[in-house]
Amino acid sequence: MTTVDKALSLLDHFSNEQTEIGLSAFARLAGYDKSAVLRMLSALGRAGFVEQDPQSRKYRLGGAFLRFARLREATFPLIDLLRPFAMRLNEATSETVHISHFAGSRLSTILVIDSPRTTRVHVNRGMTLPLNATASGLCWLAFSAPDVREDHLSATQAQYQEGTLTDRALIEAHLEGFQATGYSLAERSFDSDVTSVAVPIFGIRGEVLACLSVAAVASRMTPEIIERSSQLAVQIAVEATFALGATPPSTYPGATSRSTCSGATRAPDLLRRDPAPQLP
Amino acid sequence: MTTVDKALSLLDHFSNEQTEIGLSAFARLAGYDKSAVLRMLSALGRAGFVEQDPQSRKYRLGGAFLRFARLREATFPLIDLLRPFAMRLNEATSETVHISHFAGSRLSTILVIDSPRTTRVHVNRGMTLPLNATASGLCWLAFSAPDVREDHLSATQAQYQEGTLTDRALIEAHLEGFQATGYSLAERSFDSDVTSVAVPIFGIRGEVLACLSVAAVASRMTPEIIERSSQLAVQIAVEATFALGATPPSTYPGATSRSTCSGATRAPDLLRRDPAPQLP
DNA sequence: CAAGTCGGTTCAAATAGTGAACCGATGATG
DNA sequence: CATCATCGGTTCACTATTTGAACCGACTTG
Repeated sequence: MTTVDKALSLLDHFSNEQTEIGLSAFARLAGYDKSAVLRMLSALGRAGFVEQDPQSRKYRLGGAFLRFARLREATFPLIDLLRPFAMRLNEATSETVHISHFAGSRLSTILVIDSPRTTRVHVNRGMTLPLNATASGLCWLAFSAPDVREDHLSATQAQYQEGTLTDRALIEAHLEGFQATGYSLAERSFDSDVTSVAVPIFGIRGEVLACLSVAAVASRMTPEIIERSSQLAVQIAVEATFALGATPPSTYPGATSRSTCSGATRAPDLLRRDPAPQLP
Repeated sequence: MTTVDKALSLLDHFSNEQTEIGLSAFARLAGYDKSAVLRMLSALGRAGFVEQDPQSRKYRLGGAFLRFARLREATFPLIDLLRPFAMRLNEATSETVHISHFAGSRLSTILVIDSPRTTRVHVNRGMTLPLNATASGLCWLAFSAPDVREDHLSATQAQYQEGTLTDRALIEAHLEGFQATGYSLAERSFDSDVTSVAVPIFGIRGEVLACLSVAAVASRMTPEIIERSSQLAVQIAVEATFALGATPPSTYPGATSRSTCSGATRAPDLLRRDPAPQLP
């Protein structure tokens, strides 16, 4: 583990619950020496990745992220590209649809389209999703490479509801089922009133780039509706994967036809787009 | 300069013009050894700050920025907080108003409100602004601490138009004028058809946190209009500074009254806001 | 006012970073 | 089609950076 790894890992301790962290608390959280943490935070601060409240002397995330996020979306407009697919699924199901994205060891929602119904699931954009308790998390685990999966399965799993999967063997059994059907299912396992299904959108390296998920009030999600919406979701996710210039792995159940699709599978202008999309 | 500094400085080589960079090009740009750059990029990659195109093997900014930018705006909702001030200035002047923010050694626009007129200045959100050629950049230089200013004045200044300030002594002369009046002015110096004025919004440490700027078609900007709109801009910027819980330095010309303002100068809920704003 | 925190500093010891040389692959050039 | 240059990436002796226990002064608390 390089020094840079350690420094960047410090940033992972910020969350919606913990937006400001003092030096000593940081050293304790990260398990590094105080002087080392100070040096790393100083470097992060010089680059604008953290800043310090002059009163409390605590550290918080810095302003540089605004610029880089914008530049990233200009480079690789993932959200813009996936939005129409999420909207289609939202229109077809009339349920809340969200897309989550795995980066920097966290799965977090990057796009939410609310259900039009009066009772609906609300998902906060930017929320970090637990891998063992949400359909998206389980989807990510199920379709990621074994070694990547292993890293996260070996950690202890938090329990949110009675039905949350916490036992490793049990999780793995479910994952195998999801691999066979092409979608994951989480019934009342993160929120007691929510059932959701999720499907993987693959990136160019064959990794799970994002998860497309339908989250509904649990009482509405009958087996038939689960079946119907997940079938549609699989189909849309495969299309989204192609739209990204990638192809689903041959093992993916949804990857039926279109394997004959030759030529320009690569979205030609994906990596070169000028006007930055709707970032702040 | 620590290793972390070097690693983070690599990210500064990405821009709207250069969204993907190969290993060797990176080493040349940054002036570090190839093997060192590779190690740093690997660390950045592990944290999701860069990712590699599997075809070209070039590196681009990673997806982790989406998450952190969102978290940052949840922690410190700068854009949301400043928007109403920019809108007021936009309504009063009917010209394009933008706010730029300095972080990680770049000044970039974070908020743009277009002029309603048929001929108007268009500013891309996220654009990096040259310090010597734009009103915002000159404003930032004029009201930043001398040592910070020094770092940027000692670099060579690019020329964009005939009237772009490139001579150091000339720039410094202008900065002194701006310090006296409280606002900066750039006439046809970045774009040949644009004249703009900018005023500083100060942060809690007394630093220039952001610049508020009016950009207009040059032919419309008569001396009287420049005078009127800059006066208003100064007033609004001072209010915005107070809204951020900060106070303008006593040397700032706009800091006339309100020095009696005691008590809750600090925006009480600034640092604790839940729902993430309109980031993607 | 003593004991515990805090953020930050110091410096010898330990560890990590460095860079020239090298590798195989790829692509342009005569 | 052989040559040369460049690409991304690896290796390893040398060296510079990172580390962490001890320490500091400033607050806070019982």
